[in-house]
Amino acid sequence: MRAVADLGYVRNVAAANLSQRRVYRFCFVIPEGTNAFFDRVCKIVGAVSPPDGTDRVQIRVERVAAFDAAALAKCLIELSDADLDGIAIVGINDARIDTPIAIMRDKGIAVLAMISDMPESLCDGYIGINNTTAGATAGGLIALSHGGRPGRVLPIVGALTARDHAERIDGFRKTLAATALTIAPLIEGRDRHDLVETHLRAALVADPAITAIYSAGAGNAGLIRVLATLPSDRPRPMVVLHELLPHSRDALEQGLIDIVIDQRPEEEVRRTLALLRCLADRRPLPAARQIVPAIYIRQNLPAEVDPALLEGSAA
Amino acid sequence: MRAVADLGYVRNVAAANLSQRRVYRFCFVIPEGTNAFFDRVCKIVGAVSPPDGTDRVQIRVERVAAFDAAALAKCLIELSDADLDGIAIVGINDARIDTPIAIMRDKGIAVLAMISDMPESLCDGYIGINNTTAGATAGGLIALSHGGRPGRVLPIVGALTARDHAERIDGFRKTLAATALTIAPLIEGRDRHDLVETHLRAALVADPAITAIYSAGAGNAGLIRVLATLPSDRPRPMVVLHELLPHSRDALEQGLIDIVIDQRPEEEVRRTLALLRCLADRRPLPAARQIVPAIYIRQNLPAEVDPALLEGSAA
DNA sequence: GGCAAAATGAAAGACGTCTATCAAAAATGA
DNA sequence: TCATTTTTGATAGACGTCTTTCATTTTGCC
Repeated sequence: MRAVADLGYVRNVAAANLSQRRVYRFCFVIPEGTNAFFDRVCKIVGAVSPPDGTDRVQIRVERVAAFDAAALAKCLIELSDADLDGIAIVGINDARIDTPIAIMRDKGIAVLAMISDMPESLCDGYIGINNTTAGATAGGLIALSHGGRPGRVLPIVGALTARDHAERIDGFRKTLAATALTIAPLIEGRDRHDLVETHLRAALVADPAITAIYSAGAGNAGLIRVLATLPSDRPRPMVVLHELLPHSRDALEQGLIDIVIDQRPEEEVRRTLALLRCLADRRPLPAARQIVPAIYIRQNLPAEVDPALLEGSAA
Repeated sequence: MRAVADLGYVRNVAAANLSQRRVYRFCFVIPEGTNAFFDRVCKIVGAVSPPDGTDRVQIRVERVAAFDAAALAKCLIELSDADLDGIAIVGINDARIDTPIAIMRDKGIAVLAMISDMPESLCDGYIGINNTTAGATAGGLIALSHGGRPGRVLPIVGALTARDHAERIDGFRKTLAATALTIAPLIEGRDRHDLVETHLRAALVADPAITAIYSAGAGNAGLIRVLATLPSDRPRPMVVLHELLPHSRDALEQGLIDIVIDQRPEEEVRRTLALLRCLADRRPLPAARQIVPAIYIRQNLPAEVDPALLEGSAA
């Protein structure tokens, strides 16, 4: 190794791969459930790799019931014999997956956390946004929309026990603390649109002074239903929510909401694949840059994702 | 070719490159002048490729006086004999560069327009943002910050003869037309901070009702100087400007301005290189997705760019 | 010291493509 | 028809690495 360093030798990965007809086998394990965001992630993963295998990358997608650590553990055990080079999983904090992950890594399979982080020692890296920053951004935009005037903001989350939701609310609160805005009692909607709808209706009646809503979690279809049925004789609250999905895009276009903060899953998938390849090649890893979430308003919505457009992005 | 199609044969670029020790030679031709944005672009280009040439990509950067079509033409003529595979130039509309570009393309050198577009037939593609959208985004954010109340917005550009500036103002006007906001007479600052400063001071005195400023061009150091010296006894106008640069970042952090719309030159350079490689390999080009500019506020500023972090991003 | 087992070393072949070389075949001209 | 040029075809070698094979050396043990 010292000679290698002295000579400045760098292994030619292309030649090495050519010599053994290397195929990279990766798997994305993605929660399945009511959350449309993960459907979007699946679509993206399905679209990154040309189906003809030109790029020698084979990607498999497994879906596992959301929040079900036992099912995830079982899936990981099965995958550990599937001759994979690496997997990406959406991190959850549950001791039941520790051993399966350790087994995989012992077998030389790289394990990355995506979207939601895991304890550092458990995996080879994390690709995702900083949720505290995302929440602070939401707070900043809400503050901006009030232009210094007072207001009252209603936060909605799935559950504060979910680390990402808690972090978003944390960043949000810290940002609002420096403003003239007050915060209404938080709603926990369990990421279910029906619960979000019910609780939100009640909250808006109970507290007519609300000037803005920040939804840090999922279940926004319920939120949008409420907004669509608000009386039109007075201005609706300003609304910020997360993830660009069919219903949030529609709501933006219709003017029912004002801002969508998107974690750019395309970028996350792209970087995850790049990292998985680095790990598979035992190449030095690029220093991790944080993914900055995108801010969307009506005017800068990107074109709808045409899966064909993603082809070749794994190259 | 029909046999190729029938058999579904796809050329293995890695093997082909290996066999002939292929080196990709690209050149970025970037304007030189007072504009700090292009210095940033240069830094990014300089940082994408590892200096040891591991990735077989050699990137050269040429700087040419801004707005000087004759100088650009001369540079292109020289480059056409430099054994390049492709170049990226910042598009300008001037017939004097048509022939040099045609010559380059005749020699098999791919020519891409970056940041600013050129007539379609002239080059092999364009990588950059949609400036009409960017202007509309600025307008949308300013409208949002007024929350339905009336206001008066002052637009500043370098010159309306510059296509990108004109497009931004166009998108901006169209968006504001649907709001309660009025537009003050436009300032042309020629992208020079001294002129921007002088004109802006005068405009703010002449029109005390101004509630927001949209700077679509460069020379924002002058704008920021004015903001820093405004009387603090009443709220300053809301400010939106373009490009994340040292002084605009500082101004955001200090609360002198509210929003920066950034065209994400890292992404532009990355995609330009990817396209240049496709063209050099005569591979099918990925369908062009538009680059959506990023919206930055104080809370979601990305970490300062450490050049080392970009290493390997050309892979 | 002698023999088997283990470790080390060297060399050949393969991966998929391109270039260069040379022979064979076809086309050209007298 | 023959000599010459041009076209076509086939083959070898190279690119940088990994794996496999086989020969050689070293080690361990009685």
